[in-house]
Formats: sequence, structure tokens, C-alpha cells
Amino acid sequence: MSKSARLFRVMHLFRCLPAPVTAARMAEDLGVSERTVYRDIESLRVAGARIEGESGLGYTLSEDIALPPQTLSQLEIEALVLGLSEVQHRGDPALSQAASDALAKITATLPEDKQRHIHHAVGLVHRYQTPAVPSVDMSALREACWQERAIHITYRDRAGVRSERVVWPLAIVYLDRELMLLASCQLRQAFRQFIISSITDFTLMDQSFRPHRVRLLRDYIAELKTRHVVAPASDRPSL
Amino acid sequence: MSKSARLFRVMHLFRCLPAPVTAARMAEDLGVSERTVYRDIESLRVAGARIEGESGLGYTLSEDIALPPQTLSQLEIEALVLGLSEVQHRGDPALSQAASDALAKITATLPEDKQRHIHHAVGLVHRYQTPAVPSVDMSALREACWQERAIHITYRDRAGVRSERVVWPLAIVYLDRELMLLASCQLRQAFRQFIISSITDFTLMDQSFRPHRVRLLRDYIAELKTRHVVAPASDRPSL
DNA sequence: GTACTACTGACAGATTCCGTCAGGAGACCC
DNA sequence: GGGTCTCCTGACGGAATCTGTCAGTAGTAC
Repeated sequence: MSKSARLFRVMHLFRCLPAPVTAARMAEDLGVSERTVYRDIESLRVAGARIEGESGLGYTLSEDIALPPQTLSQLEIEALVLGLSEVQHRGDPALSQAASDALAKITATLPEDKQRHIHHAVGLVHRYQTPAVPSVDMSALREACWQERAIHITYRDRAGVRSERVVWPLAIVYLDRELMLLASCQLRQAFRQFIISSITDFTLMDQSFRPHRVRLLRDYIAELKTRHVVAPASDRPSL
Repeated sequence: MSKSARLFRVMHLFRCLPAPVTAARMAEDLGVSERTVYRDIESLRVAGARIEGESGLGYTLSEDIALPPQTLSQLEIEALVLGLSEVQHRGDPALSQAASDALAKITATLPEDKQRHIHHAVGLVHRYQTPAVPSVDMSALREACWQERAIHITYRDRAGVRSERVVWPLAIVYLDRELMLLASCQLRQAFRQFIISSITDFTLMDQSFRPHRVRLLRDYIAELKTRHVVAPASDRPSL
């Protein structure tokens, strides 16, 4: 491996190994001597990377040489932290964790002064009420949407009567308090909305509706906008 | 200039010169032959950069080698899009715009297939109620927190009586429906909460409380946690 | 003091790199 | 078809860079 290729790999190792990273650890991975690793680190520093070395501990990449020049402003950071905090509060467990992970990953790409803005953001989120546990497995529902797979749902309509239906799930809408599933009903060739808490059960089916989700969703949203509002009267499973 | 250093410079040139960039243009900047530029391009390709060359036109960097391999997962993208959509719906205009800008910037750092996930995210946000326009200039209030500057506020207490106070603004809390200011009152040496809508006016003062905001906020939050709850009874400006 | 790391300089041999030259190919225009 | 402008590739001899080893220094934590 040439030195030039190796320098890119060093940057890669900094990104995927937990900090601090010792020269010995890198030497082992790269198949070179520790002295060469010291030289590589120096070359990266000359090239602009901010790499800090702590005796007895190892190296930390504190500013990525490859950062795009356009970074986030303080206000954009506020929006990001606030938004991901909201998701952590009201999302299902997997989504909540993903919000936390996303914030960590984005934070890692920022220079230290911006990281400080993230840690000390002004906007905080507090909820008096613990969000209700969704009646269905939200991860499986999201997966159905992503994979564009039909689902068989069991739900209670507005009269409380149990009903079943096969639908193509298009999107999950986060309302003020409730979650709503937007779906396409192939039986009736129409769009339908279901409040998630009215769905008692659903199962993933083999039937795929790929690649129609994006187009169908676009059409549905256009229809909703033509009606100007998602009226309360229509935020229930329709008969 | 060593080759390894030069490769980083080539990446830099790709970022700041308008595409397409010819080998001749790079050779001139780098002080090497065109043949060497061809070699450098090849080395970057081997290292993972996606660089496309069009005869008669020049090179275009279509995917930056420096993208962290650990990029956002689809679920993390869902969290991000959902969170920033929430902020766009309930934030003040400047914050709302910043959410949009942040999403655009982060999107630009992602490879094309991840960009598609962003554009076709499953989670959507809808609000039946338009959020009330805050009674105060939220940008100025955020600025006061960032700059750690005292503010003079005029507010109505729970009896509706007009009152005034000088406080150190620490944070803005986004509750279910309302916004709340967490502040430190130096006159009474105590922490105070003010629902933003009860604040009729505020002015920025010259007095700086830097660098105390982070520590004070941490102490206040610890105190709130000790009390286990931000009780409804205390979510009004206190007398 | 010990252990664990980062850090630096010097040297001889090894390896990579460079410019030049030659030739090929695609896209666009006249 | 020819001309222009670029990307593209291989080969060669000389130049430049790089490497591992060895020796020594220094900081931090226990």
C-alpha cells in the first residue's frame, strides 16, 4: 500500500474505531511500523487535519480534514437539536434511539466549536405526558412502507366494530397527539386514513406494491390539499 | 509537494473550482505534469472517490471520498426528517427556516441513495392548529441566551398583574403547547420559569453573565429533576 | 517508580513516483 | 471527413520519497 492510499485509510480508521486510537493499533491494521504511523499522522496534520495525541492514551481526530466548507450555523444547530429532541420524546423506542444516534453522528462531523453549540443548545423539550405506547409495532409498519409491502390490518371503526382490510401503507403522519396511517386501499381503489391506535393488529403480506409508493403518496397528498384540510371527520378509519 | 499531500489538494480543488475541471488546470495549480494528474486521479479512484472524466470537458467529482463510511441509516434519516419537519411546523419563522436549511445541508453531504430516503421519508407531520405567534421576538431571545446577556422583561403574573424583572435567560423549553423560558433571577438568587406568552415585552441589557449559562442551566435542570416534575402549578411566572 | 503511550532524529536500503514520449478514443463543431 | 479539445494508458530511466530499526525524550496515570 502506497503512503497516499494509506493516509485515506488512516482517516477511515479514525472514523470507525473508538477514540482514542493508539499508533500500535493503527500499525497493526495498516501493516506498517509505529514509526510510519507517526509519520502518517504528521503528514495528515500538515494537510490540515486536527489530530490530538495524548501520551498514554492515543490519538483523537478532532477536526476532519474532509469537512465540507459549508457547515451548520448556530441556528441550524438549534433546529437540529430541537427536532431530534422532539423525536426522542414522542417517537417509538427504535425511532427515538435513531434520533439520538443521528445526532451523535452529525455531531461527530462538526468542528469542536460547533459541537459545543450542540451540547449547549438553548432549545429544550419537555413533555408532561408520556406518549402512549403505539398499538402496533411501529418498526414493522415503517418497514412495510419502506419495502412497499401490503399489510393486512385489523382495526375498530368509529362505531367500535372490528374490521379487516388489506392496504398498501404509504406514510405515517404525526399529528398533535395521534399517529395516522395513510394508505391506499386496492379493493376500493381509494385512499384511506387510519388512526394508529384504532389498529389492533397488522401482518405483513408478501404482495409488493413497488415502485408505486412515492407516486401514490404524492397523489394522496395532492388530493388532501385539494380538500384543504385533513378534516377531523375524516381522521378515522372509513367504512 | 509529496503525492500524498497533493491528493488532498486535488480533493480541495474539486470542491472549490467549478466543474468540470481539466487535468491541465490542475497540473498548473499543482505544479506537476498532466500525466501526474491522471495518476493522481486514478489513485483517488482506487481510494474510493467517484470521479467522472469526460473527454473534451474535464473531471467532475460525483461522490466525495471523504464521506464518513458511517453514514446515516434509513431509520436515522426518518428521525432527522421527522424532527426537522416538527421544527418547521412549530418553530418561529427564523427557526423554521433554519430547520429547512439544515436539512438541505445535511442532505447534500449524503450519497444519492440516502438522499432518496430523505425525499421519500415515511414519517410526515401535520398540525391542525397553526401555532400561535410568540408574544416576543424569539430570535432576540435566543440571541440573549447565546450571548449570555441579561434581559429586562415585562410580564403578567398568574393574577394578571403586570410585573417587571431583570433575569438571566438560560433556556427555552418547548412544552406540548407552550414555550417556557428558564431563567435565573439574580435579585432573588433563584431560578424562575416564565411561560413565553405571559411575557409582553423584553429588552436586551448590556449586563453579561458569561460564562455562567451552562453551569446555571445544569444546576436548574438538576433542581427540577430533584423535584421530579415541572408541576403545572409552577409553569407560571412566580411571584 | 512503573506502565503506557506520544514524540523525534538519523541512516541505509527499498519503494514509489515523475516527466517525457507515444499512441488511442470520444464528443463536438465545421 | 478533418480539426480541436479533452481524457486515457503504457513504458522507461532517473529522481524523490519512504521505510524499519535504533536510540532517546516526555507526559499522564496509578
